[in-house]
Amino acid sequence: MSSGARRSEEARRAILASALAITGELGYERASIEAIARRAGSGKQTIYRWWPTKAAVLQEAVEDANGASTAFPDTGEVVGDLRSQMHGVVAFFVDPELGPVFRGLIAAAQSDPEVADATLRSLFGPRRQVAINRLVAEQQRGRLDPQADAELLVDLLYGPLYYRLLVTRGVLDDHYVDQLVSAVVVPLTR
Amino acid sequence: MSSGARRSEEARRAILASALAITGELGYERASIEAIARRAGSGKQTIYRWWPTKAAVLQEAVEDANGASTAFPDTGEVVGDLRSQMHGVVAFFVDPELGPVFRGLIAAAQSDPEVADATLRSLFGPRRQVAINRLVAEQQRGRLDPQADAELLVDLLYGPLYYRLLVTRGVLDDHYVDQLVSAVVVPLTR
Amino acid sequence: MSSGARRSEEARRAILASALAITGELGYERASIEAIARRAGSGKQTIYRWWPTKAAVLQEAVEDANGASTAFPDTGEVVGDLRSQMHGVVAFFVDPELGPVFRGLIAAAQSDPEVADATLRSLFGPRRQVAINRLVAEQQRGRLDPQADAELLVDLLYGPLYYRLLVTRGVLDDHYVDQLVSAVVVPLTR
Amino acid sequence: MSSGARRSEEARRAILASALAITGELGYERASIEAIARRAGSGKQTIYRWWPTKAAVLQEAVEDANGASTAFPDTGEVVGDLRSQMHGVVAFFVDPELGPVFRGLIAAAQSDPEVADATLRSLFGPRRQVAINRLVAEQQRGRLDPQADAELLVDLLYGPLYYRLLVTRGVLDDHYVDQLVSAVVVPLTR
DNA sequence: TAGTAAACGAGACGGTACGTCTCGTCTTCTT
DNA sequence: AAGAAGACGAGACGTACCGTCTCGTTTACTA
Repeated sequence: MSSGARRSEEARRAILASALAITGELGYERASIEAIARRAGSGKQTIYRWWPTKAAVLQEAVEDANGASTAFPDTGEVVGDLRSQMHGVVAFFVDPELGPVFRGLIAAAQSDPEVADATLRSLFGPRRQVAINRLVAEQQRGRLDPQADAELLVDLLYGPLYYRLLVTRGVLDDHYVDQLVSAVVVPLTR
Repeated sequence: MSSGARRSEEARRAILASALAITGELGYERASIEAIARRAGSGKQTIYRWWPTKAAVLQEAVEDANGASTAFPDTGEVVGDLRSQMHGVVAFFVDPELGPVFRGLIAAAQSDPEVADATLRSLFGPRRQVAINRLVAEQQRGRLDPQADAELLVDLLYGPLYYRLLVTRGVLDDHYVDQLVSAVVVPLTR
Repeated sequence: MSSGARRSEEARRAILASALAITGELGYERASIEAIARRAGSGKQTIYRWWPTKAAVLQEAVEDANGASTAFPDTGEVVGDLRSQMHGVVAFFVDPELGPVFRGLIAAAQSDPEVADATLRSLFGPRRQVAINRLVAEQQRGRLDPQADAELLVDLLYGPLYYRLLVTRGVLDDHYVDQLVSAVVVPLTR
Repeated sequence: MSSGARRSEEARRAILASALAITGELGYERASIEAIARRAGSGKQTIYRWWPTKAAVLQEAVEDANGASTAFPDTGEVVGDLRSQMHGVVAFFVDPELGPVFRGLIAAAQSDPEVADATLRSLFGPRRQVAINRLVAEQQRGRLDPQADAELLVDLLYGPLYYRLLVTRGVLDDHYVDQLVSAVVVPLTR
């Protein structure tokens, strides 16, 4: 039924790799589509054909580099599991290639609602949602105070992470995560 | 000794007003210096003479529009005072002219360390610091659990605000602030 | 016995018709190979397989549309015969579909020597040559001044036609042809 | 009353020189505005600010290189004066830099009526007109057959020149001009 | 009351990147 | 094998802004 040349997986991979590398080196703003195409050895049109914006390229690059990261570990021990997931998030935030991409995508989202929707839907929302789900499940199992508002708890856990990443540029490490979890979740466990 | 014309206060005001208006209408990204100068009826050089970047113009515009906002109310009742200050922060975040400017400045800070330093120093840092100071003072007065880490507490209060502003675009209102304060600070008061 | 598909006469005809139509409508420059293929319902490769350039396509289209036009009428009366041939040339020049093609081919020839050679060889040269031949024959029969330079005479007859077509865009009709012939050839006849 | 920076004569000259050089080397078609700007060391916008099209740049370059050429010599001897003017025209046609420009402008005129109008008005028309004027004056002085149509005579003189330049690419030199003048004008002088 | 020097509006300049278009080639599937 | 379809690398198109640099003009201090 269909016919014609198919999308080149080779070109796709070269473009995503180039986009990540240039954003890591020069930052999101200075990573122009021209430069990404140049380094990838591709034509600009090949980028515009498959992605609407630079943000979309980088979002796909992150998803490719980080496929299964939405998984939430379940050892039966919620505090440890939360710490594990958040350690993973922090690892991405401080990754020298992915960190600038995350920060750039959030920056772009401030001026472009489509970027905001897309990144929230595919990058930031799912991680948040699995955490919420796990906390609710924990409440149903009677191991977490049922009075607590799970969404608020997750805001209290993730909010400070993004706050440090984007605003205060304070230390972001596993110890900080452990402090957060200890302050927010531990008092509510049974 | 010196002579010649002095800086025109009229031009300065026209430029700051134009910058705020255009950023409110078109967003931070599309608010070019050309457009700001055009609307202000000024030459581009007049902007470049007095400000190094678009971010610096907007930062000054915000400070002008919002001079005394660093003040932290002190009624002797810390929970209420915290709520008051945070209500003020939320009011700026949701202001139709200032909100986009805050978000734009944080976005610009992700690609430009000078913007990051300047905005943190003059806009975001001071509000954070007065809150920390007040919490420490409250601990010294014995009205707040002395074990608590005041910096962490402030992260728990402000982090979720920025998280909603920049990432999840969830509801940002006084009720949410009250929830935060109730969950984070109230359990530690004596 | 033979194997493989043969050249599709159907595709060839669709391409030549599309090329003529688009050149007539949009002019030579805007008649891109992409557009010709699109309108013909053919693939671009089918054009590139059989013709080296857009000019070659159009040249073949003109030849197809105008096969036997090199014929020079011979009624024994040279002045009338010249007029007849030149009326035919003018008819092509002012044809709404072929005129733009002629002008476009001459335009393309200015930047591409291969187009210049090919069009001169197959389109413009032969008409010129039969006229020269006839004039020489006429001299040999003693009906035309043998001192006259036949090539120069043909330049004097055709030059003004192309000059009006390409440069001055003055009136090009049978009356003008008759004036030319009367001024150039008639005084030399016996 | 007026204000602002003035047009840079230096940039203008660099652009015109670059345009002539590149057209001479690569031909009209391949002389892109990007390449002209690159070689001139100017920005593209500086070209687009002052000229609507590549053709307009080259037309001005020709006029600059060839300011007073519309002058028609008047020694009182019309045949010699015609030869002089036409020798000048031929000199431009065969100039290695200007020749390709003339041919390119005429080529562009075939697809763009504005180019056709502009070049006819400023480059090709005036030369034609002074020749017509001179022939008419000569008729009024009684030194040229008053029956002759001056416009037709000029077509007979110039037409073959353009015909050779654009179509047959035959020899274009002073001798050919002299033949033309001898065949067309001399028989009509008194 | 001049003279003078800096700030002003205006806008041209050399650049970079934008997103689109077409080129001529290459690849895939269909006939 | 030839064709329709269409992706690919390449690169020019014309536009928007960048930050710098003249231009006259206006303003306000100095002599």
